[in-house]
Amino acid sequence: MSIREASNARRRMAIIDAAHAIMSQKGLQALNIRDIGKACGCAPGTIYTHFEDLDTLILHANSRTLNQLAQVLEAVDEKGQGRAVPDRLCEMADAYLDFALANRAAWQALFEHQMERPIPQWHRDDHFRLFGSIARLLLLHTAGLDEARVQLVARGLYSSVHGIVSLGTAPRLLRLSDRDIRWQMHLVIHGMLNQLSRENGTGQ
Amino acid sequence: MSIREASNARRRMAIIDAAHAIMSQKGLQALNIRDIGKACGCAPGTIYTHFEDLDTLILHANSRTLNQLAQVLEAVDEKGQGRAVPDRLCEMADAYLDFALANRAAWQALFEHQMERPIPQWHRDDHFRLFGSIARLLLLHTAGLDEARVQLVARGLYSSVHGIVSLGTAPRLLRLSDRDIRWQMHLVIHGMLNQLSRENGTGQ
DNA sequence: ATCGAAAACTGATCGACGATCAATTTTCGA
DNA sequence: TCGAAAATTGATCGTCGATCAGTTTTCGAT
Repeated sequence: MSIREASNARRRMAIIDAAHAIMSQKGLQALNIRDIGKACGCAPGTIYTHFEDLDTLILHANSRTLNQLAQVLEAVDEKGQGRAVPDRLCEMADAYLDFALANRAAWQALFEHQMERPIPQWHRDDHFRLFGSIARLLLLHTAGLDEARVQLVARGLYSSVHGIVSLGTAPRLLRLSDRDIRWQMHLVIHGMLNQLSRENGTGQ
Repeated sequence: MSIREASNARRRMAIIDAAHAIMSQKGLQALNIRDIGKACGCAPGTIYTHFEDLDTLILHANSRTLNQLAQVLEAVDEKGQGRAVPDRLCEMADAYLDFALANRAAWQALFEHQMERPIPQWHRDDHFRLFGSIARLLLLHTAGLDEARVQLVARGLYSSVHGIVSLGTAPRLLRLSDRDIRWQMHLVIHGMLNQLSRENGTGQ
């Protein structure tokens, strides 16, 4: 790797670091090119030689958050080997809530951010990775279900938990207690799994 | 009502109309003071004699959307008198999906919008009104549950459906078909209701 | 090692934004 | 009818994302 390539890679990483740090601390709304430049020691214009625009840079910062989150969920997955699937899914949901609370600004940025151009595939894949852990657990629990159905249930489960965490922690609608949020999540998870078994006559 | 009061009320309404129209057509991101002024025939500065800032104006436009949505849900509620509660809740979820698709930009603005100052109570109430129809239906279905529990389940149900619609229709994560989204919603609703009955030994 | 080309970097600058303000016009009540 | 109060205007301020001419650094061929 040439001097220039190494320098570019270092600079590129420093810019994402700075963006992710500001985003985590002050939120997506407070993120701007000039502060990122100051934080990583370069001029505003320089950032545009490494990233097409601010939106693209945000995608990279968001992907970092997604990978952190995926690691957390996968760790919970591995830790629960051999235990009952519903309990393990509830633990993953709890971990999701904990992550959202501990990394509120960065987590919110994942869903706040909107861009006009289509989202590139590499970033989509980082998102889909979250469904992976859930789908693997579901496969253990629902023997007779085809692959596509399992994917759909996994995404539905994730979406429901996300909705509960999202609206449960929103100041917009009176913040619920962690206890109440967890209760909602567990109700949905157990309900969905039981309903699946009931409709398919498998598992349980 | 004096000439001045009437004029102010008319102007105020025209501003909200313009903001809501632009928001519905071009999205929250495209909304700006100058275009609102042009659309309702006044100078940018005039808007600030009627609203504290753009955020406050957006709240009023969002409340208009919330009331439209609440009317739709309440209409579904009344239409289903006498039918089974789970089916009526599924119909409400379907109506929520239909509204989100038919009023995509305005619906997204409800959750995209963030402001630093606390959200005023009158706007919160417009949001809580959405839970009302659900809670009323749940009361019919879960005889033994206390008021607070019913409220929590209603909010959990709404949050889950919202999460499914939100992530199911997000271009960010490959748009699902309407069929798949409805299937996810129905699974969650039936699952939650059955789970409630199972845990409480009532209803059903 | 040297030098022309290419890439990276800088900071001033552009147009658009939310918000403000002095100046002007309109409305009110006495 | 007239002075005060309110409403309106459009220029203006500071900030934003993005661009660009000018400069510095790095590369590869000789």
